[in-house]
Amino acid sequence: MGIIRKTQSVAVLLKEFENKPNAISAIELIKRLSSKINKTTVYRVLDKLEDDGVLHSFLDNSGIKWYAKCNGCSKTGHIDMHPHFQCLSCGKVDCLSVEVKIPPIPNRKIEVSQVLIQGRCESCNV
Amino acid sequence: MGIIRKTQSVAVLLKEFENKPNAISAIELIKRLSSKINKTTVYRVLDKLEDDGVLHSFLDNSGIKWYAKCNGCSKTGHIDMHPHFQCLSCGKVDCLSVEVKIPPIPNRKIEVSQVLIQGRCESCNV
DNA sequence: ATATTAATGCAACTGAGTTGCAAATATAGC
DNA sequence: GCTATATTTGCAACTCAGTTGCATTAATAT
Repeated sequence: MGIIRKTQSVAVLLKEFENKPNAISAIELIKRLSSKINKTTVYRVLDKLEDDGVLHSFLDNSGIKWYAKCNGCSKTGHIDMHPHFQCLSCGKVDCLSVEVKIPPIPNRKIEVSQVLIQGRCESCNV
Repeated sequence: MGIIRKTQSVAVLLKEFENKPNAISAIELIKRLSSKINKTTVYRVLDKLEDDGVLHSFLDNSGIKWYAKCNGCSKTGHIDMHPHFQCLSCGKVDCLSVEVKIPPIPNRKIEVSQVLIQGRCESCNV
């Protein structure tokens, strides 16, 4: 079940993703918005925005959840299969626009796949 | 710091991975061995076996940790970049021997990358 | 056989994420 | 605009995988 009502919380959360290409962790959003929105609500709204195809989410190497704006995701399913890049130096996470080809696996039906790449980002790789 | 002494716990844990190609979750190991080894010890031994390049680990989509025997991993780093496959029907997780090509990313230095593929395994895909 | 040092068990903790429920607030119907 | 109804929210308490501190136990070196 996605977003039904246009509430304050939804507006505030959407604003965080406005004009920001990076992914943001749930934890970070909770910290940032702690004076405005309760953490339970942050999780719930993120969940709904994901259902609606506005955001997509993924876990990083330490098991924490990141959200980023969708590009071409639809309500019926997240169709984009872009990898995510996490900088091991500054911690920044973003969506890469390259495509990673998953080879067909004999006898298995692939439904979802996730690629997390870690290394040093443009700013830290100097 | 890896394994220094050949203890009972190490032997018991290694036995679990003997002749088993599948990955096993830390949780599952703790359950299976609860009468023999304390959970803290399970985590610590797994950690050390990973340091030694005997096992490698990865997180699944729900953030739980899986371990599998290494093939060609060395003490100086895990060199294999095989994807992991998790069956959404029976829950089984295993290492795939196919290679996933990560394209070079402009200006970024790739250090690690992880690919988790989810779907239906050979047994469940009928 | 003993001293030394690593490994273990236990209990208590951490921290991201979840749940139940009562209070607040958005929307639909008038 | 006002009210009824259903969704959202906040709060506190909880879950659960994984971690930490510390005293005890068990490998290894001498």
